[in-house]
Amino acid sequence: MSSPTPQPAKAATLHDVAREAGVSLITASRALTNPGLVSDKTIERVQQAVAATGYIPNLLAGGLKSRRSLMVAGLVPTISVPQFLPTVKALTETLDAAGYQLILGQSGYDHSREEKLLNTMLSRRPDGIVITGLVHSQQAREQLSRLGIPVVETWDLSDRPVDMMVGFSHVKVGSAVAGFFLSRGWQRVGIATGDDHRAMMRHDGFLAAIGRAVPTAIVPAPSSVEWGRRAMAQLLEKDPQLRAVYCSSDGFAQGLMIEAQSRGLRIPQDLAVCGFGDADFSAHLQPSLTTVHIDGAGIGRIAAQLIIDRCAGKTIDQPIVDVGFHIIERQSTAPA
Amino acid sequence: MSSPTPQPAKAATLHDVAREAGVSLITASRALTNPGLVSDKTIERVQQAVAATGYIPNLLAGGLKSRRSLMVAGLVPTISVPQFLPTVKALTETLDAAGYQLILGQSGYDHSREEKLLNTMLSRRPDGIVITGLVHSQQAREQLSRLGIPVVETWDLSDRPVDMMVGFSHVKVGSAVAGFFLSRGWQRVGIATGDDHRAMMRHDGFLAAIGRAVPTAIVPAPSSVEWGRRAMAQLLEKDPQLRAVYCSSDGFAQGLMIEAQSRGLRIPQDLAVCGFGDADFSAHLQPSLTTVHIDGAGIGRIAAQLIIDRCAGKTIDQPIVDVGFHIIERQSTAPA
DNA sequence: CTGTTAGCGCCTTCAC
DNA sequence: GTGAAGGCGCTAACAG
Repeated sequence: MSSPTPQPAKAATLHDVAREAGVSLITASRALTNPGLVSDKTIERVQQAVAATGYIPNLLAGGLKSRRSLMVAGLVPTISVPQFLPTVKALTETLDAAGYQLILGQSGYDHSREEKLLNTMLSRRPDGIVITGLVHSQQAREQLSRLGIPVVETWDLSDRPVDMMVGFSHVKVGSAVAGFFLSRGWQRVGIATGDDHRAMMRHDGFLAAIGRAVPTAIVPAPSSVEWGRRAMAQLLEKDPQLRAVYCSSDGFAQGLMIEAQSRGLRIPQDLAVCGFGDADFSAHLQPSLTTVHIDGAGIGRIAAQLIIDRCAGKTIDQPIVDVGFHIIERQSTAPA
Repeated sequence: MSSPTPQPAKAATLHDVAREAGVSLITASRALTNPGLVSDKTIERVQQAVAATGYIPNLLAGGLKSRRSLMVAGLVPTISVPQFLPTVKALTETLDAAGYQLILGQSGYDHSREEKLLNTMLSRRPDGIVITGLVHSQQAREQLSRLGIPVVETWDLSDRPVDMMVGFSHVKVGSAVAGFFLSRGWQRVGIATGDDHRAMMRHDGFLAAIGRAVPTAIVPAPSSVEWGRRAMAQLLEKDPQLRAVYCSSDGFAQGLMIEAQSRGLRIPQDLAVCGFGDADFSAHLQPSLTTVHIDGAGIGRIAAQLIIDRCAGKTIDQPIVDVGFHIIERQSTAPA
């Protein structure tokens, strides 16, 4: 009591709580984590002891024994692309509600970092892993399945999941947009895309549906408004008569529209534009932007639930979930 | 070898590595975390054993004894407001480079959740905490200082830090924008703002510098393009002759511009607009948006470094860092 | 419903 | 340079 040390008091442990409450260690433990096994009177005494001691559980210690860290690793290419934000948000919230915490990792758009980051994450012993995109490294794939930890690959689909998947087909998105352009009668079409794997899959689907090469501008991911302006300039150089262009993100599309408009082109009368992602601003641009809507929050919610269910020992009847997509037609692609 | 169990092989522990390498447990430990204490030959043997066993360190276990979790808790109001993204990104990257991992928490814009979230985070025994904004709850403040864990409050300044601070004065931002408007000779000014604490501080600074009440639109945080359109409508109802308006974010300002333009107002000739945050698109809007630039990435970097240094036992000579701000003048506030 | 025992995997402390 | 004990804080597995 008379200790003059200003240093932080050693944090209370469950031991202190148990002593304060006059019960054994394990009873205190159960009162907090499994109250069904303990009498109401005891629970109350323990809770009072918790308040009195200022006890904060140490999940690290508990996790060591129980082999449940209550953490889930989330890997995104980069946090600064708004596209994945609703997913990260829903992931965090759904996990939080179930007592799990998200630890965030940025893999960059470079696959070589993927393996290293994964190892860093694994050393935290997460109860699950949610990855934006597919796991590409074969070594990482094997390691993950060997470890047997729940993995959800998101924002894409393939027939070779590491474990579980929540996403949609980027190839189909590309061909759907191409089909939409063709249905409008637009033949002189172009594409502006970031160079990341998923955007390139959409690019491939677009080309396949068009059936021939088209003017293309490829920029380093993540694409941006600024890159959009440059991409538009490039495309108009390749074909000044371009009638419609598909862009790999809405911010990117906004940049193309700005550049086109600043060159006196009218959208959609002279040039139609379609984006991807349905950003919050897209409906409010002038003209409003036609885009492909993805339920990003849904992806996060479902991915989290898959992890939670798997950790709870439930069997997953549908380990691969296709959330689909749909084209939202707005003014930027209105018929002439 | 002939075990038919398809279940995950029990992950290798340091014990397995040591046996494989023919050294004791502790030598294996040192070879990995403190190679200076071990002979080169031993290090190599251990590293081979690591590769052979597929060993992944268990930081949970190590942290239990060493009392260093190598995790830092990061609290943001919500991940989905782009404003804090550069901070989160820089934070993640700087911490990662020093071997720390960020665990992300969303406190919402509701202070009551702050305490609960903080407790959840503390149960992971983070080595540091970075908070967006100030810690408001008195109980939380006391708890944090009692625990003695490094805390950085960011994106704001006050004279009563829990521990360390990296930010700038929102009141000064507000008065600077007001001063800028007045220097242009604009008297009929208005303000559109989200209702979060920091935006309201800017609001207060703005009003104080103007010296009287002005038409105001307050929307629930986080503000958005859509809220911007509504806010503009409200403001024009209050004063159809409004000459200049200050908005609490750039996306929000974009919404105001869109609404104003759709009503036939010319920006900046009829109405000038200033935003806050210098989003990536702001320079590219038509007209380009005048805004207040904050070095968000710098805040993240400095906050991470403060935590890292403190954990390394270094004394911090400057625990309160003012990163300042500056107004970026663009077309949306060009003089008549 | 409650308690005892025995670790989880690693690192600190002390010895050699 | 290396090793042997002991314990970080908690919880599974068994008793009673």
